[in-house]
Parts: sequence; structure tokens; C-alpha cells
Amino acid sequence: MINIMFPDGSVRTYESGVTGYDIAMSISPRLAQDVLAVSVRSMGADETEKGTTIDLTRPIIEDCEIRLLKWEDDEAKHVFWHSSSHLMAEALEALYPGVKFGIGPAVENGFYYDVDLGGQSLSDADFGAIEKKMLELAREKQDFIRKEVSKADAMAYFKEKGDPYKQELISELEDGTITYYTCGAFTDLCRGPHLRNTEVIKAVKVTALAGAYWRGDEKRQQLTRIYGITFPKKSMLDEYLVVLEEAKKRDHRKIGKEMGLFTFSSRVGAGLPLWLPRGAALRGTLEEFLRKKQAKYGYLQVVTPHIGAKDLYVTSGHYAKYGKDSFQPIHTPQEGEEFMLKPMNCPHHCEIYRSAPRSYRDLPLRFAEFGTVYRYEQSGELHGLTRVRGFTQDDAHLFCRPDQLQEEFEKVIDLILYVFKTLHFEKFTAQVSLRDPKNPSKYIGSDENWNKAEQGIIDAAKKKGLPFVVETGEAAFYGPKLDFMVKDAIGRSWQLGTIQVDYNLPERFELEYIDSDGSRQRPVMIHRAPFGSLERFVAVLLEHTAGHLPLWLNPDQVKVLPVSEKFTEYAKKVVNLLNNSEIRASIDDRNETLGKRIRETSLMRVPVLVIVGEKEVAENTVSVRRDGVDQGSMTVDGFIKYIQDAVKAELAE
RNA sequence: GCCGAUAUAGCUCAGUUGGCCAGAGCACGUGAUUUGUAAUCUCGGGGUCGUGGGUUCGAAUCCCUCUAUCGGCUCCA
Repeated sequence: MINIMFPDGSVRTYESGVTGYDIAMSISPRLAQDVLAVSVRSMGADETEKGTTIDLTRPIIEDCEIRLLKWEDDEAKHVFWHSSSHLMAEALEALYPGVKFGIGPAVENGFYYDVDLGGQSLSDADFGAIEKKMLELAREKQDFIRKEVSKADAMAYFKEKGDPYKQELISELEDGTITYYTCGAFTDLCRGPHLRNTEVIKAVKVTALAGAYWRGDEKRQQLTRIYGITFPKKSMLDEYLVVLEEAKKRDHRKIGKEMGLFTFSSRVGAGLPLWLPRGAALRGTLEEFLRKKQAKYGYLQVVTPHIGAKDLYVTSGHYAKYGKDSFQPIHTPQEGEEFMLKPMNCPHHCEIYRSAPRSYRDLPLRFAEFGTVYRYEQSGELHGLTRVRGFTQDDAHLFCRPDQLQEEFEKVIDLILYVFKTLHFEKFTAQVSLRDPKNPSKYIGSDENWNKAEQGIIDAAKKKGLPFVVETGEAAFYGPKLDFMVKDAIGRSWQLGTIQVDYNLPERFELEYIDSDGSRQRPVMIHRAPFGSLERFVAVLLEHTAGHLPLWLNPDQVKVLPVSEKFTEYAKKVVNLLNNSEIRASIDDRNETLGKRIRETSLMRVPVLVIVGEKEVAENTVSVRRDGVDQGSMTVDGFIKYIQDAVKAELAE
């Protein structure tokens, strides 16, 4: 007999070998119907330990704590979708005999399977047939059957089947750890866990088709990746599709067009955004916001040119790393003279540091610049404002003594957290990006400096109590980073804020300061950008707010609508008074009905509407409507104060 | 760069299996109307159907090239 403890702390006794399904049944058949998998962990395990998800049909032979996982649990969804990928594979094998399989995992929203269809190509016209087949197979209530196999047998099976991808995967596995899962006619190399059977899969949607390199390696075979999503209820699929449609309405490319913020022109060039007057105003406000805050933190604004001599980037190491994939050097009438479009600001700032002898007393020096840079991103990578070829970084480089590094780094964290908080980016992921130890050739600099830099970042994040995830292989080639990732409307993660510790560029540029004992020392450099780039930041901000920007940031804060022509003069007077108080206000006195002007102004996401007519003129007041809600009438002075107070409240620390 | 898809008026879209001068709504211009909290009415202008080539008696529609865009992959200093 074994003891099973439930999440509420209660303990029941079962025969050894009992399954998760048996346990659920012992509680209620209804529960057994809803349970998809079971999570187990050893008795008395640490709270932070998540537990291992196993099949409902796996025997449990030791005392343990369990959680019966239902659809609402992410782990259960994962199992559900992973099983669905097997179901899709089974359907594909039935529809396209001879298809070879790569991997087929669950992802955040659904699953995919990478397949090699030989010469055949799929298109979205084939989705319907795949969905139909999947549902047909699901209805057969096929059990997922787990089987342990030897490495030799596994190899033999997939050799016989003619599946080279699976053979490659097996060759890397240790004998004795290999399992198969079979459902219906399809047997797959798989660690599991899986559903009991396919019956619970009630709704199926094949969502997308894409190319994907085998094992993520650009030099290897490209497979066809088929994405899908499934649900235990048809209504859930419908709901999901509605949510997806809603998310698409928040696409920054759509909102940017609607609000007249930015545009692109193929004649100007792909990935080169054109900021329209409203967008430029928005950018300007963001810059001013950050510049003011940075001044308080002791930053010094600098300005550097948009190009630099090629040698500058040879010195920094960027040319060796990215030269071939950059906009190519600009030639001049002078034979042999070459300039590059500036792909980053750091080398320029290093030269500013070098422009004068520096004392230990001068440090830290913090040079800030809204620096526009140009990077030749591959054509397929361009994406709205989030991935462009010309963009402006809210860049700064902090040159400090080694003993100042920790404190400076922490202050940058504070600054970034302030920026994120003010703009309501509450859901972000802090990511410590370290080098890939298996790939040292990707990085420059000594191990010693890398170790110092990596440890420094981790220490600072811990000291700040900032929860973070660690990603190896995500560091910049010259140093590790602390990145602040935020998701867009459809769940894609983008790097916004970043802080990087760099011992390398100071070496390459031979930066020095004179220490208190008169010796020459090397400063440490921090690269940092709270927004990351104005372009990407604005994009993600628009998706988060659906274009409903906070009052302080909105390019149009107030629109004044005279009820009719007779009140235009008064309306103009009000606009003037507002403008004199630095409130961004304008008039809409078009010959349209009031209702129409209200509608259009609201669609433009102007937060505050002021309506003036006979009554307001007589009383020297304005009638105020904010975000669609009537605020009643106010005196003009009262209204100015109302706006100023609202802005102040939004920017409060 | 790779895989799949898309491209019709400023915007959002219609345009059956290739067949008379390519349509709508909004926007724009015009005239009327002078409006009290989310769409007033009238008339009008506007498209080499993304580009270049091909098939055909005939192409927005079929095929190829290029460009841009979208969803992924790879990359992201």
C-alpha cells in the first residue's frame, strides 16, 4: 500500500501500482472524465518543485504528492496539445503516405509537427482535409500506449520505416531511456506524457504552415512545419478564434495607420519607417520623458553622426562580426576612403570618452544619445515597427570604475523599472542572457572578464530582488545582458529594455582613467537602453494600449468641438488658452454634425473632448468628455488644472 | 536569406469557371444644412487591378520574374 497526498493536504491510501486515472475514479467518475494527466512529486518536496507530469495510465508505486491536472492547468494543456500533434502526425501519415517526421511538440498556443513531404508541398487549401482526418481518428478513441524500447530496436524500427530524422534523434539518446507512444496506426519516438486516448480531442484547427530548418540549423534540410490547435470543446475553439481576431485589432501596424502615426514606402525602402506628424510628436514626448529622468540620474546628452569611418568598427570588432551582413561601406571621391552607416552608437561614445584624459574622480561618466542606427536585417525578418532597418535607440554608455559597476548597474535597473511602470508594462520577463559555453568563437574577450561580467549581472538582479530567467547563448558578442522582454498582442516576445556589461570595448579602444595612486586603469562599460528602440517600444506600447495612450503621451490630448459655427470663435479662444498652458489641443470645426465629429475624434483615440455651445459661451465654461464619459462642465481654468493634474498623476513615481 | 500566403481607388473590401467601358462604403471635392455628446443629405472627381514579361481572339482573373507585405524558420551588435 502507498500513501497519496492531495493538494489540500489530505492523504489516502492506495494499492501500489495504482494509476492517476484510478485515483480520479476513486474520487468521482466525473473527475476522471475531466482529468487529462497527473503531476507527481516526492512526499514533502520543496514548495518550489513543480512535480513531474505523467500519463494517467502510468502506475504509481511510491508514496507521493499528486495533482490531478485538468484543462485549466497549463501542464494539462501541454499534454493535450502534445497528444494532438501525434494525432495530426497519424492523420498526415494516412493522407500523405511516406511522409517523414521531425519533431512535434506542444507550444504556448497549440502544437506543431515538422514533416518532410518529399517533393510534395502543402498549402492552406489542405488544412480542411487534415482537420477532418484528425477528428475522424480522434473519434475512434485510440489509446496512447507507452512502450519502453531498446536503442537498437528503436533504430531498427525507424530504419525500416525510412525515417532519417527519428534515427538521428535516437542516436543521441541513451539506451534504456527510450520510449514509444502509439496511437492508432502511428508509433512515435516520444518521452510523453500523453492523454489516455484521443476521445477528448473534440475540436481541431490547423492554423498555419511554415518552413522550419531541421534542428533549427539554417544549413540543414528545411522541413514543413504544420501548426494546429485543439480543444476539448468546440465552443472553446470558437472562443479562441474570437480572441485571436480581437488581438489582431490591436496590431500596431493597423493602429499606427488609423491614428496617423507612421507609414512605410517601398520607394523609401523596406524596413525604413516614416514618422508622420502625430507619430513624431509621440516620439518627441517619449524622448523628453526619458531625457528629463536621465538628467536626474546624472546622464550627459551627446550627439554623434550617422556614419563613421570603417576603421571605427574594425576596432570595435563589429566589422569582423557583422560587416558582411551590414549596409556596405560608403565610398567617397577619395580613393580608399570608406564609411559605414552607424549600426550602433558605442564606438562613437568610446571616442567621446577618449577625447579627454579622465580621472577616477570623473567616473562614472554617462553619455546618452537618442542615436539612430542602421542595420541590414534580412528581408524576411522585417516586421512593422518591431524589426526595422533604421531605428533610434535610447542609448547610453556608462563608463565606470570596477568598484562602481554594481551600483551603476542597479541604478539602471531602477530607471528601467520606472519607465516600465509609468507605461504600465507590468508583465515583463527579465532575462539574463549569457554566452553559449559550447560556442566560444561567437564571443570576444577573456574568460575572466566574461565570468566577472556574468556574475555582476546576476548579483545585481538578485540584489534588486528582480525575478529573472537565464538564457545561455543570448549574450551579445562582447558581453552578457539583462534584457526586459514584453509580449505583443498575439503573444510574441520582444526585447525592449536592455543592460549590458562590457569589459571588451574599453580594451579595444584602450580607454583609461588615472586612478588615485596615479596609475592608469581601465574603466568598465555599461550599455543600456530602457526603451530598446523608440520604434519597437512604440509598437509594443500601441499593442498593449490598443492605441489608447495615456494622456501625458497622447499626441492629441484635447479636441475642442464647437456645437455650430456660431461658437467657433469661442472654441478657438479655448484652444489658445490650452496651448498656452502646454496642453496639446486643437479644434474640429468642420461642417459636420456634432455626433459625427465626436465619433471620429473618439475613433482617433483622442482622450478628452471639449464641447462648447451657447451655454458654455454664456458661462465661460467647457463641457468635458473623457474616454467617452461625460465629466460635466468646468471653467476653462478649472479644465486646465484638471488636465494638468491628470498628467501629473500619470507621471507620479 | 528560406518555407507558405497575399497585393484591386487614400482606407476597408467585392469582382463567379478568363468575355461588353472594373464596383461599393468610408475618405476627398461641391452644394444644401448650422447641428448639444459615436455616422445629415446632394452631386462629383478618383484605379496602366503592385512591377516587368508570357499564354490567349481576349487577362484584375492562368504561368513566370521582381518588389512590398503577412505568418513562421534562421538571425537580431
